[in-house]
Amino acid sequence: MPISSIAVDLPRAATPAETALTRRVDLTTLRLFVAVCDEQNLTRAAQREGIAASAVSKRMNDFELAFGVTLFKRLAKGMALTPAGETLLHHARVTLLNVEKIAVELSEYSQGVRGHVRMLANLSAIVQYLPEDLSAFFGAHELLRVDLQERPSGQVVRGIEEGAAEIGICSVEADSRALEAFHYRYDNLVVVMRPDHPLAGRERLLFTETLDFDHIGLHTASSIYLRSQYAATQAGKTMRLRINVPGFDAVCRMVQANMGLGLIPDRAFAVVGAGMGLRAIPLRDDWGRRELKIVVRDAAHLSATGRLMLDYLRAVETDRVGRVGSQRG
Amino acid sequence: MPISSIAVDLPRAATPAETALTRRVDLTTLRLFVAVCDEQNLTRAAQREGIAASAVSKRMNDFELAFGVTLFKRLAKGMALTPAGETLLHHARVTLLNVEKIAVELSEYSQGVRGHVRMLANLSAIVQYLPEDLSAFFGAHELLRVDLQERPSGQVVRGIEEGAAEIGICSVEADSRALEAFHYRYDNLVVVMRPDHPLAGRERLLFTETLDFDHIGLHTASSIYLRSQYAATQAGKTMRLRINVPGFDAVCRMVQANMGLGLIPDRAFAVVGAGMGLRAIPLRDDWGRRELKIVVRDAAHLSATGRLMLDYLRAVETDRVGRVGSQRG
DNA sequence: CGGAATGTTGGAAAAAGATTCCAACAATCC
DNA sequence: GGATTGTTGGAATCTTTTTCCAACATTCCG
Repeated sequence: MPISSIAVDLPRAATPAETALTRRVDLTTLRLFVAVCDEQNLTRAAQREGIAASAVSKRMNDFELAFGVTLFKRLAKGMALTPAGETLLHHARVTLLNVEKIAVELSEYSQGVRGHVRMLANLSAIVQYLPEDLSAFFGAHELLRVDLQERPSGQVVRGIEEGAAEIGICSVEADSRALEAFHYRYDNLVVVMRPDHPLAGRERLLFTETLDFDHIGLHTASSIYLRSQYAATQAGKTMRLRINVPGFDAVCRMVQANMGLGLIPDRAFAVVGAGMGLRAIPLRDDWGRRELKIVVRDAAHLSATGRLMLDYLRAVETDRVGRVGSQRG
Repeated sequence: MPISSIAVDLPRAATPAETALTRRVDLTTLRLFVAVCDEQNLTRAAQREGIAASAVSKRMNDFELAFGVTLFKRLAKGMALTPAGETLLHHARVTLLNVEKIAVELSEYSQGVRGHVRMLANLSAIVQYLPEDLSAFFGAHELLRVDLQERPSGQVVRGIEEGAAEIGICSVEADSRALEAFHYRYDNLVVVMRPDHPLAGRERLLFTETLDFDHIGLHTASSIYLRSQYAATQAGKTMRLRINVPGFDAVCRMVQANMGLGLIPDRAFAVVGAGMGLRAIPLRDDWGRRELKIVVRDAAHLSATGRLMLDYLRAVETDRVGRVGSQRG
């Protein structure tokens, strides 16, 4: 059955009638509605919001009338939500959260902040490179703010496409479709092990050489995990996984606890594995040398802050490592 | 450097002053603000919204005054956004989109809809199982609506944790932490054949190995059929189909009648193929052996619609194998 | 059973807030 | 330098919302 035939709410444009209804929503009503839901009691909700109970009652009734729905089952003991009420409650909560974010960010501006940029990045970038890159950026631009969220590479691309953020950082493997892409950093994988491991004496390793030993997997959606599974399959073997753990630090602790080998980026090892007495051996396979890229929807139309950040991130590796930097695509 | 020390906007509670400011935001102002940004011109924006220009001007100025920020650079030729304005524009857009969703969904209720449930699912589930499961669900509950979004398994878990949706479906591999998890589907497909078939001696099979023999297809809308067609195409071959039959039991009878190979879930074989003297060999391809699970935050506190959906999804595999399976496969 | 308690609703008057209209003003265009 | 385009300010008007108080419905409990 084709997916398009499922009777699911696909995002659709509002009809004219619904557009008109949109204007009958207001934030005070939403705030009061949430209060009533929280308190399950109109009177207490009114108290909490510092308003007369009858005003709240009127707002709720007018709203129900305007939309032609019942939000509450008026029970003897307080008010319980109908399904329509539950739906509204969810959307009301996220709407109010958004409004709060507006207030928070604008009051930052009123306190001197000069610009915001929203970013999405994958775990590798956030753990390895962004801490120092961003703090250096903030050193140069104290009055700018960054809103950074972690997502897997594929979701980073999706988020940038949808305009959820201006700048994304993800694996170069992720298909960035119509987005503009720039080189960010190379990312070298190392095999982490205890010094008493049979492989500990090696200078470099092929991944297949590690397949005779137990491995500690990263979380199953991570690109490192997926890529290494694929490499094992290509070699006609399977990884002997003792456990999957969610972060690079957890991998190192598992290695220390003698659970097996770990596979993480070298810079991550430098950050989280330092002082744990472990050995990190570079991988020789070419997929072990990964690349992170920066993606944006349209570099020419970034906000001033976004532009500044993009230029900074594109230059930072060259500055810091002395390696040739950026390219399109 | 620990991530927490990056000078990034971490989500934080609003201060009392910001809470007060929250009340100074209203949707009309936001709507007008977006209009002004779109038109880059206050007068045209006022026209578009059917209101006097001076009213718009006043709202914008009052807003700027209340938050102590400048949103526009008043240029001779229209109005251009400041960084604060850009930030507001982004949040205003998503807020208004949310409000529109409120209007759309509530007006569905006013037209008879009885319940909504928000779901997240990974691609595997959306492609393979949800089409048939949801359309069967809608057959039984015409007046319910589902809001379904696709995300990778890890993000499904995150979304359920954060309350973005009530019910999630993801790979059993994903760590569902504190969420409640229930079995949804086994994806363990077996190749069914007579004991005298050339492949009958094998322990496991790759799907491509079966493509040199005749197949018995399930009905053409079934996910197994679709998925196996897809796999054949990927391998650059086509399936040699002798017949398409409507249910798992019919497949087994055709196999018994020496019509070819069948491809059905192992659990289905256990129920309908038992005692038919057939051989069932597991498929080695990874699309042939996955398990999907259902995750919810707290099954005891689901909405009525969510509860119905959860119960339905939990029961559907068993039902289909034992009962519905014979009709719909 | 009946009165107190709890909680929701309705109406009129008062208060608050938003809109309009018009005039003023500032910066371009030609 | 006058016409044009576009934003802002003020006073009057209009709309919306709130408050206050009373009415009403249920449950609680002696």
